[in-house]
Amino acid sequence: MNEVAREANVSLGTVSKVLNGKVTVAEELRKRVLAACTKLNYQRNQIAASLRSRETHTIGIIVPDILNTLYAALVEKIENLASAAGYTVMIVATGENSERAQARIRLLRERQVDGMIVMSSLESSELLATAVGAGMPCIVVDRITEDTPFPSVATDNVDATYQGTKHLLSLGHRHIVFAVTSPHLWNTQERISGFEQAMREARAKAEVRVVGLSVQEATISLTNLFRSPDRPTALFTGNNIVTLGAVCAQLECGLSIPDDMSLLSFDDFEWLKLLRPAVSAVQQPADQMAVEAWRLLSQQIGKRPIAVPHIRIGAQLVIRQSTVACVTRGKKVKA
Amino acid sequence: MNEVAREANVSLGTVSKVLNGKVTVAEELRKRVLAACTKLNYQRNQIAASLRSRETHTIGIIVPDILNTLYAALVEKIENLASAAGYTVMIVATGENSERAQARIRLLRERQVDGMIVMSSLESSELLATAVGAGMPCIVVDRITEDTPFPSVATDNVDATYQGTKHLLSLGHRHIVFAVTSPHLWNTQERISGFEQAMREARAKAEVRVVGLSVQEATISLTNLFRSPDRPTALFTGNNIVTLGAVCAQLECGLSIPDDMSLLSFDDFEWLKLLRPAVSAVQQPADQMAVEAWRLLSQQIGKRPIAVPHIRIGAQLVIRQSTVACVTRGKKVKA
DNA sequence: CTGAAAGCGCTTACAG
DNA sequence: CTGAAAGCGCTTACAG
Repeated sequence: MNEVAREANVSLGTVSKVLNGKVTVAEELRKRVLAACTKLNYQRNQIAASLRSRETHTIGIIVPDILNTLYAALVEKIENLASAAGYTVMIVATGENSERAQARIRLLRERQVDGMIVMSSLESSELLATAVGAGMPCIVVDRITEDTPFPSVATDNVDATYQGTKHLLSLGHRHIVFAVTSPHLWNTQERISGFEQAMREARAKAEVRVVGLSVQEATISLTNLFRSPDRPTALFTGNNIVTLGAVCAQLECGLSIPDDMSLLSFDDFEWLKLLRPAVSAVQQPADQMAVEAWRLLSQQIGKRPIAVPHIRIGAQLVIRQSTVACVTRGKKVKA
Repeated sequence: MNEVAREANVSLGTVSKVLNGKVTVAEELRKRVLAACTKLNYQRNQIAASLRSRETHTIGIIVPDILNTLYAALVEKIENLASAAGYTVMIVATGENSERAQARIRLLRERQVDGMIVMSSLESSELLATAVGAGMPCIVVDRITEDTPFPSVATDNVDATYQGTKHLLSLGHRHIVFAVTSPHLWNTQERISGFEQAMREARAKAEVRVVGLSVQEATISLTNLFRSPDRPTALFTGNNIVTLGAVCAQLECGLSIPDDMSLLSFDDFEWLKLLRPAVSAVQQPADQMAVEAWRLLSQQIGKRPIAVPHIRIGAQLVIRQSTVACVTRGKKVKA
């Protein structure tokens, strides 16, 4: 920048003013500066700018796993929105590990990101609050907690599973298992409660099965379930990981869907409609969640007030081929 | 840091030395500094450190699309490797847009990343070289070019399609279509050439079909192909986008795989083995590619010499249910 | 081994 | 509108 100033015969400050375009600079000088920039092929050092101006135009996204289809979709969309607004995203993957998440969040803080979007869960809200630190704009997405200290965006989980369960009940199913990975997570608890509520209203017994954290574990657990005499007539998965496990397990057992059992997936993704039978799903509104998350974060960064800090978006039930009327003793039960 | 120095009754420089752990500092002072840090809950400002030390411990990854399963797998793995080494990754998505890619690369450069891994393609190698700029460590992955100015990592594309085609030929197929998205990309050209070579050796006519860039376009193009009287007995897709399109198109046409047509996918991913029939695939070595890419980038950042700058890794053919012996006029042809 | 001082490349009040 | 100067929070030769 010094060189540019010399080349254009203006002061350092003027170059800065031209490049930032905030203050008005005489057309004459502007042109000289711009010419000097192209002549010298000047590239601004954003690190120096950030140090002084105290904004990095960088945000951090903290996810458990990029390969999880929900998080991949959210990251993709947020990156688009952020980069359109001139922000660059730093992404960190934490696994389901609270300490890693804390360490990574601290790292992003040291890197002076302007804000964070957190989808990983820490053991407690206080832990999250201290890791993020005071004054750091931060939005929690999906992995909300009961007492989130930050604005949050999530699916209306209770309603989503309630509607999904209602769908299965309307098909005559009474023996439904809801299979989840992390029963301690607040969003899972919400999903369970929506399921239980619908089952209670139908006076049916709500059965929740914890199937482990990975696809492999879920496959094993569900294989056992499918082979047991106590197999339900319908399985409702708690997220896309469990859905994957369920499809694997079903193939392993030679179970026929939907003849032997109906399957409803929480989370929808491209391949679900290409399977045969195509799998019915409760579709989380990933795009809208991303939009809202970015909107809230922008507002926080801009120190604008946030009217509604906790946003819940409705899910959509997509009925395909895997959920059909319940069959008992070889006969279809009327819905 | 100033406050820490005052609290610990040492100089600013000493605090820096303790925190960086490079220079030896008397145990006595070390303890005082560390105590002061925890007492004040000190968080270092990496931006300031970066400005002075000229290293940000940040790398940039440039991908066309995070949702593409190959890039998602590569990003996930590279993020793991980089963060284990103390680096944070900035990720930018460019679509198939050369100008966007250039702009984003410039941005990363202004943000002073220590290195870049580029998976997006620019119109030419020179354009890439100027965007990245002199002295910037940079590794090209997957989207290699004939005259890459940077070290590169990619699948051995020629061999991969050669082996895949051989597999189809060995099943008696003579009428095989290889369907691709971007025939102008060098990696696609390699894949085409492996296909053509195998077909030439078998004295069969090599037919390449360009199906557009998106899954939607591919679906339409392949639906037309499947409905034409000229439908091949086997389809070999050029990447995971085309595979998706092929599965969609097949469902739309009510085409039965593998009875009516065999299907071989370039790129493998979880769902392929869950489809029925499970889809045979040429599996790109994503994990190894990530490892090699990170290794090369580390070497460049560390200014260590690179012995083999262009790395090619063999693909693996995974035979499942979608590729079977060719059927002509209702009879299976002996392989 | 420790400290005082310079400086990384910008932005930003402050005069003029 | 323009420029000179201070300063963002660190690291890094350089003395001592």
